[in-house]
Amino acid sequence: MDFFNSQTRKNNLKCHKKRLTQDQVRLLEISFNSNNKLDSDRKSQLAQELGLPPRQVAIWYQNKRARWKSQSLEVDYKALQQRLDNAMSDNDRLKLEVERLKEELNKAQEMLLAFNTTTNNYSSISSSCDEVGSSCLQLHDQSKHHLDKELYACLIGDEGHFGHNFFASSMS
Amino acid sequence: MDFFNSQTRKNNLKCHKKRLTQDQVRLLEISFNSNNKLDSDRKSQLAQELGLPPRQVAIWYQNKRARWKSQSLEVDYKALQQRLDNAMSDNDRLKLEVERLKEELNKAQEMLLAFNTTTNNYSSISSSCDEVGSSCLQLHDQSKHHLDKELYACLIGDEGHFGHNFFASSMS
DNA sequence: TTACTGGCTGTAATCATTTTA
DNA sequence: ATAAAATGATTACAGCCAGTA
Repeated sequence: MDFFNSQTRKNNLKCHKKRLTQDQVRLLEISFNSNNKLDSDRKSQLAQELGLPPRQVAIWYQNKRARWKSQSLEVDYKALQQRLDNAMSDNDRLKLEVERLKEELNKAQEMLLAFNTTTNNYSSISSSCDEVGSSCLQLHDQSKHHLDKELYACLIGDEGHFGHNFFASSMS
Repeated sequence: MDFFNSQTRKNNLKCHKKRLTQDQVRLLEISFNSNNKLDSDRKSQLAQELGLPPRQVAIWYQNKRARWKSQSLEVDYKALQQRLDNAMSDNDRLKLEVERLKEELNKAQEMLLAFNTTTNNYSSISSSCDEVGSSCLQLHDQSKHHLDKELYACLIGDEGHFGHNFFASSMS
């Protein structure tokens, strides 16, 4: 139709780009899979075997590399997606675990405080656990006189950071 | 050389593929960005404005869509990679948090056991905390008789699952 | 340095198959 | 159901760049 415009009239004489035969493609694929680069020896050899100009073989390799690259990008994309899914479900599990541990720790701390008050003849054991939980930091300063020396040491922990984290954990 | 082989004699006479001018590309890009599809009205109009055959405009759009697709795949890939990085660092933080909480919980449990043995006039308070920590599961069965009823209830927890997890947490 | 070789990217064009109006 | 348009896969080329003889 409009094949004879000023810009395109040159190539309407069909540049039939004949497709390669299946056999040719097959051989090229095999060769490519063993090595996606093409030294000139291999190029000549393949050109011979295929009945194609070496130039065309080189171009085929060129295009194949490009295709292969975008293909592998897609494969990588799917793999990455899988890894992300795994990481996210790990994340969910860990978050639940953290919540559970915080609850348990909270209970343990409440119990400790209860123990402490009872063993020191405090009548305030009935104070709600929630209040105690959120005022643990103060216990560090206010209640230590009432703890057995040995147990206090255990509460504070052997590591320097433990005493800090121990009471702060349920609020972060 | 062998440009006249049966398979390739056709296209060696240069099918000059002229590149479009910058202005032409610019206009095409603008048009494409507003709509990556091309109805025939727009095609004719663009062909007119560009001095190109409508056929070539259509081809440009087709190729552009293909390019755009693989480009956006790469963009998506990077975005996905970013999300994975974030998820993995979240993961690392959560794992540390879990470890920390387990340690604290372990210490709290050891303390509870120590408290329990002392308040029940046991002389075995000197038994090492490490041993106690790793035998918590047994405490559930063996020591419950020595815990105050109230405190035992707290240890076991109000929720059905708590009693189980409480002692198993430091070994999973 | 220069000139050559080969690879890569981007673009154009065609062909075959699928979708759609 | 069918002709046109979209799409996917190929073939081909030009321009740029790096290594190198």
